[in-house]
Amino acid sequence: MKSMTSTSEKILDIAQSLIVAGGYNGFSYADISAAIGIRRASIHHHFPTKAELVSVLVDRYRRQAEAGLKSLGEQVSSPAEQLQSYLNYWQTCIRDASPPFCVCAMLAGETQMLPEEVASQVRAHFHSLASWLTSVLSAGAEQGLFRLNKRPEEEAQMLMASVHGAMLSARAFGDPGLFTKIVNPQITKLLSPDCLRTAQSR
Amino acid sequence: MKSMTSTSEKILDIAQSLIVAGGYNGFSYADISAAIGIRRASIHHHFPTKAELVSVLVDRYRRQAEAGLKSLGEQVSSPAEQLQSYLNYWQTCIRDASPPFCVCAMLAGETQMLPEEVASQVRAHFHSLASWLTSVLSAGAEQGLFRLNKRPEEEAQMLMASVHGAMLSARAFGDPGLFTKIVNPQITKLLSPDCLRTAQSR
DNA sequence: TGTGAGCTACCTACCAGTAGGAAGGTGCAC
DNA sequence: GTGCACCTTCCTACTGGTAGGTAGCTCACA
Repeated sequence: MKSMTSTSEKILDIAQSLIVAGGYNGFSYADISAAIGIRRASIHHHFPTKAELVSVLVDRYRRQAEAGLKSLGEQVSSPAEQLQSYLNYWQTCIRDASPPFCVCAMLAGETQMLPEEVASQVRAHFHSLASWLTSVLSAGAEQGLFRLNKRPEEEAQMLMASVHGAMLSARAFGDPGLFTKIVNPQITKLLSPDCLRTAQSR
Repeated sequence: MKSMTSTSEKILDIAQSLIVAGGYNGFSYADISAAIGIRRASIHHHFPTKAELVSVLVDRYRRQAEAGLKSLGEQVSSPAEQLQSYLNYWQTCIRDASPPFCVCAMLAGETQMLPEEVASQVRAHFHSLASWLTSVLSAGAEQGLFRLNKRPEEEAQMLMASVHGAMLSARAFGDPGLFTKIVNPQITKLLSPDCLRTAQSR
């Protein structure tokens, strides 16, 4: 356990930002090399192949995301606030000009030509995110906070699609604020009327 | 005016399917060459640079889409059915295993590293699609077919995001049918109650 | 005395793009 | 209708550059 961020993690950090910007084929070892100031061969020392690099990267991202969602469930009790906190994460990412885009959403579009090991991990992230949203939505529905028109799993899929589509639109229009404008109304629709009144009153 | 599909169009067709599969950096002139059986240099004769090839490609896609949406408005009168027909287009694409993905949605994720000429055209497609959806939604709202919670422009943005996000999810899960499962409820929510009853009765 | 991390130097394959020529068609002058 | 100029299309052959990946070394450090 090193105190400062290890080289491997620096590599992963850079690679992640590069993937978010241009996808799997949008970056090379040379790009990483230039960004952190070590030779290309040295990167191969840490990650023998590109497929392995990206595989480790997505695995790390996935664990970070899962840990984040889990701790979010422990700190915030209300399902409604949990949902809002999740969306706030992306909104602050956008505001800080840091990657306003999910690595897995980026890679999902390239599924067909991804190394199988990577593709399966992307799929796994989508699964865990969907099931987290499902559990939050169904918990909120039981507490009478949400009014769901469909089964929680379906509403979760719809919400997830909205989030990813909103990221895409924000990029296409070059307008980061568009993300919020698209996603916020989406969760407002889910809130049950009485919950809505209290939300509007603040 | 040639009767059979010209070589240029064959090139564009292949390139489009390759972009849909792997994005801007996910294909090369060599791939096209192998697919249609002419040499790489011959492709350069038709499209001197890759940026120009993709630019022409997106322009063609954009014109096709705009023409399709326009003729859709002339053949189908009801805004509700226009909307459904638009979604059916993607659903049949998915069923036929043909590109279940919008070229521009694919490229939108790569905006940051696209040649400017391409990026601006992707943006233009998003604009025209959003404004078409806006006009359909506001027309439907005036006729009492839709019950909109927000301004038509905002509802259009939300719907568009849902469509693109659903494409992403369908890919990530490797389940083409998921697209329909996500998108259909989204438009059902828009339908006003009385319109809903007639739709359910068939 | 290893072991991990970095290096130089190199490999093969592929990339986008260019130069220049062969084949075939079209239109025109005579 | 033969010859000629011109055009489009596609070709072979090549360029400079970059891709991912490997071999084998040095050096620090424990």
